[in-house]
Amino acid sequence: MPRAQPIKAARGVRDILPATIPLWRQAEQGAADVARRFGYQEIATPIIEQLELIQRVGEDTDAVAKELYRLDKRGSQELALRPEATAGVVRAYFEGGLNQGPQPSRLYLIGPMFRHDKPQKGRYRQFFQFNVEVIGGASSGFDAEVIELALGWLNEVGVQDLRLELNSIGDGKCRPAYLGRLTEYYRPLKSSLHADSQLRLERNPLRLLDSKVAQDQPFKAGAPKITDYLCDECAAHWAAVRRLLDAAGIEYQHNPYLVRGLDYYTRTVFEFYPGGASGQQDALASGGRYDGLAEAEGWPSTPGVGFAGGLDRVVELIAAKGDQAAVKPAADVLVLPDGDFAVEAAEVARICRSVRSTAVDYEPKSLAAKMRSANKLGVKFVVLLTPEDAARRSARVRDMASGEQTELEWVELPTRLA
RNA sequence: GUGGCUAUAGCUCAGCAGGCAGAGCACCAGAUUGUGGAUCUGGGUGUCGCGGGUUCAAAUCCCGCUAGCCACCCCA
Repeated sequence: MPRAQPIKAARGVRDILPATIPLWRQAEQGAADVARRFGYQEIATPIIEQLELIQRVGEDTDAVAKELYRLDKRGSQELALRPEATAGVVRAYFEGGLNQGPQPSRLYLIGPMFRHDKPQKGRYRQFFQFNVEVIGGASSGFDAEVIELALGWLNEVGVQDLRLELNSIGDGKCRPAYLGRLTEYYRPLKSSLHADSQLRLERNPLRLLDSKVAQDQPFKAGAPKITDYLCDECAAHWAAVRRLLDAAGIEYQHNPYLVRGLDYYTRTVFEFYPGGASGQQDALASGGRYDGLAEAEGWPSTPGVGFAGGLDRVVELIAAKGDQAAVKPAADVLVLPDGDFAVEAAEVARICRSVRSTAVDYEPKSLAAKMRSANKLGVKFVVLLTPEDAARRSARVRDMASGEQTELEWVELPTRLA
């Protein structure tokens, strides 16, 4: 009989094992702490949404067009796993009546997102994001605030060496004219562009700017920059955001090629990268303003700005720095019955648990073997039970650090172990 | 989605001009006189990722598949 293949994890997803849980806690706690410090409230939305919501807000993105996890249709609704959080948060903002409360709503969310991408380091099919959204606020102050919050989070969790890239992509008033100029510039060069970029020229010229294909690079420098074509309102907003960042002492680089491919994105866009790295899948956080999103979802036009931070990548950075917290033992106390009396051992453990975390070694191994594993577990105390001890409701407590061993009554255990 | 590299014990890996499956660590048992750490002794715990092919003979050569890593694309 051939043995069956063991069933492994699905492709591109991974387990977070006990040893790395502290790192995740650190990243999540840091996120929650900083968000609360800025006056943001936590929100949790479902990881499934109606397909239409997701498609409305991302039709032209790879995340939706190619990488979406669509669920089998059950009943009348078509559903999909969320590839990002903002669409759902904006939906919840209206459905939950947050639009009726004081404006803006400052919200944060921590949770898993799903994209059917090709797995690689720092890129997983289920990955975790820290999302921050300000909904119902149009002022430039909010743009600067979420940038400061993102930076605060990264610093809080120990990521110091960062590069912040910033740009403005205008709005529905000024962007069309700019796109016209951009297309005019690229049209004569079309045959020299990469095939994908030729397609972009027709469908989404803005994306020509963030093409990373080597073939397209020479033409970027001569391309018109959108920040030179902003309308008065967008120009004022752009200047205000930069002024606020300067005043906050936050350094940034203006990257005129930083864009978002979707129409509902407006004005501010930004991305945080780790300082030294030059890789491609290493954006730690990215965000921007999305004044057209609510409307795209069919709700009243409402401004918003926010960012998404990558927990997986931040955790990897923390881990790489190597300042790993000592792995805490699972239990402080281990009860070792020297013989077959699980009932008494369990009762002793119950008593010990009133003061310390306690586990029991029920396996029929030699006492030496049990002591070995007690040592490996790193427990502080071992409570030894011989058959005679069990009969007279006494036990021997051994302090593993000093090797000191004392015999006492079960009722005295809490005092001795406390 | 495209290309390259990789897959042998629990872990890290060696073995590859085809000829009995190995090391270190880990693990298990024992000794050190009743119960751990240090030391010593003994133990291999394996469908060589999966499926086919070539061959007297395949971990080793060929093909396919799957998974991981790296780069591209893209993104957190």
